[in-house]
Amino acid sequence: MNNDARAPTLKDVAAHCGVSVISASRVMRDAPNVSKSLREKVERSAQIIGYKRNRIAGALRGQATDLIAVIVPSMSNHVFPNIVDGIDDALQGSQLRVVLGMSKYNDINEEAILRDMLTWNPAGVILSGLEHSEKTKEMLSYFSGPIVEVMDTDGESIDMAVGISMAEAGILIAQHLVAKGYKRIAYVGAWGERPKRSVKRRVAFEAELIRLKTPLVTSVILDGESSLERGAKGIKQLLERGIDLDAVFFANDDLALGALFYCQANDIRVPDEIALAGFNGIEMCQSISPRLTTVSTPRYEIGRLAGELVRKHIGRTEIPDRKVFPLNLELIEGSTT
Amino acid sequence: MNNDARAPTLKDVAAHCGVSVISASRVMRDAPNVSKSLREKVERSAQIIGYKRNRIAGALRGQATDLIAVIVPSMSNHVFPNIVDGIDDALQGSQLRVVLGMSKYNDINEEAILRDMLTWNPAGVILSGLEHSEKTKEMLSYFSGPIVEVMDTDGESIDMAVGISMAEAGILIAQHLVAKGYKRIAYVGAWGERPKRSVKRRVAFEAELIRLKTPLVTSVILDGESSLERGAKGIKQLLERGIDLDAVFFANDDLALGALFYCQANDIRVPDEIALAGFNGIEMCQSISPRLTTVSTPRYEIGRLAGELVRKHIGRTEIPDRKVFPLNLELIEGSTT
DNA sequence: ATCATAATTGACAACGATACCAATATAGAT
DNA sequence: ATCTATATTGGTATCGTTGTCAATTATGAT
Repeated sequence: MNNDARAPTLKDVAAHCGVSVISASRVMRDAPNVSKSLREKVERSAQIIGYKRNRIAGALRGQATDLIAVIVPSMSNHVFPNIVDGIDDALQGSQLRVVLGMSKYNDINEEAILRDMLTWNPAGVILSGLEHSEKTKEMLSYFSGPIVEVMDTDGESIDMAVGISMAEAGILIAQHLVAKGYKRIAYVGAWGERPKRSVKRRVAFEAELIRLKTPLVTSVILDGESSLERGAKGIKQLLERGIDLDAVFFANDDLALGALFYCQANDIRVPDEIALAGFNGIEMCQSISPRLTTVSTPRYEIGRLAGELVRKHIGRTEIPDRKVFPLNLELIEGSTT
Repeated sequence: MNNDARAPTLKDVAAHCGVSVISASRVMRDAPNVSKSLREKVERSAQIIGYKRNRIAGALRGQATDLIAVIVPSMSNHVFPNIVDGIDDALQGSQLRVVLGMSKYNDINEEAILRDMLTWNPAGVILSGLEHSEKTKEMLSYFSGPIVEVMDTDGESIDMAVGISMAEAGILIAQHLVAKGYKRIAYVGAWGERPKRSVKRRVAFEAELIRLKTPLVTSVILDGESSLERGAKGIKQLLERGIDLDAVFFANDDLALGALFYCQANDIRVPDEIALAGFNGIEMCQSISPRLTTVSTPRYEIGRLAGELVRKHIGRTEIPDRKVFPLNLELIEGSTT
């Protein structure tokens, strides 16, 4: 609030204790080759005159910042907050900081945010998904720090990728439903199938169903972002078509839960009349009854590993050779299938 | 990845089109008093040689950055992701960017993160809650940009505060429960009552119950972060005490929903045997059946307003006189009371 | 055509920290 | 005591941009 005069600089600290500016600098950033007495002197002076580091200046000279640009589609869902939590935890104890941007599931927004963030000379970049605009890819090809794409490992990564195989997820659910004896299977997606990775999941799901001689009967792709309400709408639309169905796979748990609640409210027995399966494994799935069958995705771990990879690359310690890190999926069998 | 030679600077742009560096600078940052021809020349050159602004350098000279330091407790809950979404939306179209830190509900972490973030000379600061360490307050007293504390408006704010009255929330629920005829009321909290604002809510709740001649019968404060599971544990503990109860107020919806599911699984009729009420109004409350009675908090709007305030202060346009902005709470009457 | 005013452009010096290299002090070996 | 190797300190230039003020050019009024 009050900001009388200007903030003290290294020069002031140095003058205060009669050493050179560069020595003060070394103390402040824990550089090697500093005697104990010098360190104490400088630290005391800094303390007294209330010196605060100015990273901007340091970054200009040193060329690199301690900022990690993280671009996710949105925070208002169950996936990305967990990823961001994981990233931040992995960065704990380092000087690295997350600079966050939200693309609203739009490649052009992503591009604009990235362009802006690159002007800060970040030390690393974390994006979501493997699909980006051409411009985005071009900008990143000139970027010299580590780049991690999170969530999806089915495809070409720019640098590193940490996530899960969307195809595997689709296959897992397909196999589960068929093994359980369901024969008339439908699919419900949302948001015009954004992001792209949900398409990969659906396509693999459909292909596996065909392989298992139980082809998909029908599907609904809703408009707008996934929500419980939209899941209810999805199952309603599906049932109103009058097609004989015995199981539905939803693009995510929010949709599936919404459908489950719809069924409960309308006395449609799950799974006797219709079986429901979701995707993500959010906490809610396990707590409600009946428990929802779903594929759980290690969201926090994805973020955590992404953060660790960035950190290791920046520290240049034990840089792994691998570029793609698919983490394990787990089918959680509830009572809705 | 490849970063051959160094990135082109303003000097390179200027040299390329034969103007002075400062003129190129003016074009790049849309400064006034630039002729159309100059603008075109410079923009074309910048385009050709692939010039990218270096905000670090600009920030060093200009003293202020376009970074907004945002410190929240955690992303893995239903409150803060919405707030961050709101902040980011409010900042859309400006150059301002969110730099995120997570305190894990710990004042000392908050202090350390803030100390680190201030070295980046942010243009504004957004914190959660009104309770901070002394050091934190001291650091902020020297900070010259806007400071917004989000979530809670019951108390002294450092600069501005946007949120809700925790006391009002407690009172609303107390009045509702009493009006509904409940007489033997209990409370369940978690996380050792972190953050502090949950205490304010509980205290106001208890005080109002006393005023209404229906004092709180008992309460349980659980360890660890709120979750569905812990809510189930809470109601279980409460019921096992064998005390006669007819309603329970939970510190948040996660706990309340967990309790609801526990009751459903154990054939405890809600609200006949016991009524349940939560706090926050997460989407799930309205979709399950029975719908959960709760107080809905305008989380996105809080973030949005906080972002707008910061933006206005930085732009020095229409700075509002008000310092505290309590937003409206809404009691959502479900079927669990 | 002349002058006053406004619009446009440029020169220079910062902003604060750190990389690089040189100078000095200290310790250890003989 | 002398010399070498090492640890510690200091001086200077520089990172890329922009604020300030001065110089130049265009515009309009008389």
